[in-house]
Amino acid sequence: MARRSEHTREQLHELILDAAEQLMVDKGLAGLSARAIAREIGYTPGTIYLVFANLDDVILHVNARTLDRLRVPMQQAAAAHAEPTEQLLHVARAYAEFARAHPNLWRACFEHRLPETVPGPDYIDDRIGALVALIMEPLAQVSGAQGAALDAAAQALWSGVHGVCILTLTGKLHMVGGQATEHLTDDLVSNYLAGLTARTA
Amino acid sequence: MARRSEHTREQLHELILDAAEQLMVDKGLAGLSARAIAREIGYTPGTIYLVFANLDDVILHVNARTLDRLRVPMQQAAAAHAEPTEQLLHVARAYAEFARAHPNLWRACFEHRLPETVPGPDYIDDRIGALVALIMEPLAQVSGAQGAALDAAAQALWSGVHGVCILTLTGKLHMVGGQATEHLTDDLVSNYLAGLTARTA
DNA sequence: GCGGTAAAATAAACGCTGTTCAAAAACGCG
DNA sequence: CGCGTTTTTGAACAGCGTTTATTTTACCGC
Repeated sequence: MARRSEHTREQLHELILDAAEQLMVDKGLAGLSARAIAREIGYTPGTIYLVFANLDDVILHVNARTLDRLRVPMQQAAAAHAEPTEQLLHVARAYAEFARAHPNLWRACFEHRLPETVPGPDYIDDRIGALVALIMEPLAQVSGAQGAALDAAAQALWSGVHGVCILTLTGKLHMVGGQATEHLTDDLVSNYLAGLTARTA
Repeated sequence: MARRSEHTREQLHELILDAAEQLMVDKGLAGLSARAIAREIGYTPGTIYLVFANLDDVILHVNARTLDRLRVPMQQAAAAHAEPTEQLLHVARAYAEFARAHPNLWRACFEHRLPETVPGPDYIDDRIGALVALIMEPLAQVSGAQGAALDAAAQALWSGVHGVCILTLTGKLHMVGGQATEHLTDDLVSNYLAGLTARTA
């Protein structure tokens, strides 16, 4: 026991995150445990606590990586179109596609809860802020809004798309004739934007 | 020990659900445990398993009661207005107000996950279906849609409002100038409906 | 009233969890 | 080689969901 420096701290950091991510992909947040991670990387549970404060810390870092990866297709979607309405439609689709392609990782970003007392770390807030920022400019162009009205529109639209993804992916839309996620995001975004322009005009 | 029939099965059933609900209200889903419930009702953990299959079963029954209570203000909101657009706006507000008034109970209805293999019981599906049904008729009147198009609109709108509630209540809308839940639901519903009518006209 | 039986409740156990920390092992250096 | 430092472990603690043999209780026929 006690293999000194078989891996550096940073290598260990990455090993743990990789193993945690794989466990989350395979079995979801519930399938994650310190002992399972340790088993996977060939260390004992105690080692994890030399690199991370606790399991929540591990999960938050996995979530940060997930959010970084989610930003890529969303940015591409925004860059691939000139028309702001098209940008918003495709950003929403990119979000929905990522959520469907990586359901367990995506859900972990939003379902994981820290103890009430502990506030979430800034590096998560910043990353989500960067995602929401992607829709601000096209939304300003479409709606002509700014300031608090633009904030409200961005939050409403963002939340709406998020809600569609949540309920379709977790199967909690207990309805006959369940619709595809992308169909519903298209419906929501296009109608919301149409209403926005109709009412501001 | 073994106090026979100090409570009937049904009384025990209710005792357990009441205690579980109170624990969820106070400490959220995470604060619920068989031992905590048993402590609260003056029995031992094993007793719970004479009345319910497992803890998930208890949680699902608490959720059923929550959904029953949620339906009341939503029905009232629908009945209190004649104009379908007004109905939809107020039903959404009623939903948001309930979520804000009973955050832990409301969240339990949507955040609780059974093991992948186990399907949710029908009595939950039915209750959520009853809620979504409340918006079908006014939405049909507003949009003139029917069939799959109406289903899609109902699911998109419902999910959107749900998403607004989720993100505002859990504080995961990491934005400057965070808007009030009711403000955002109003914004989302009114613009979506405006778009719907503008595009079908 | 009493004995037997069926029902109700418990206590203890199993394997799991996150987390901590004294002790042990491995390395670098003089 | 031995010493000190760093790394890692292993065991422990308290809690978890769940199961089951065992004990206690209540009832019923006599």
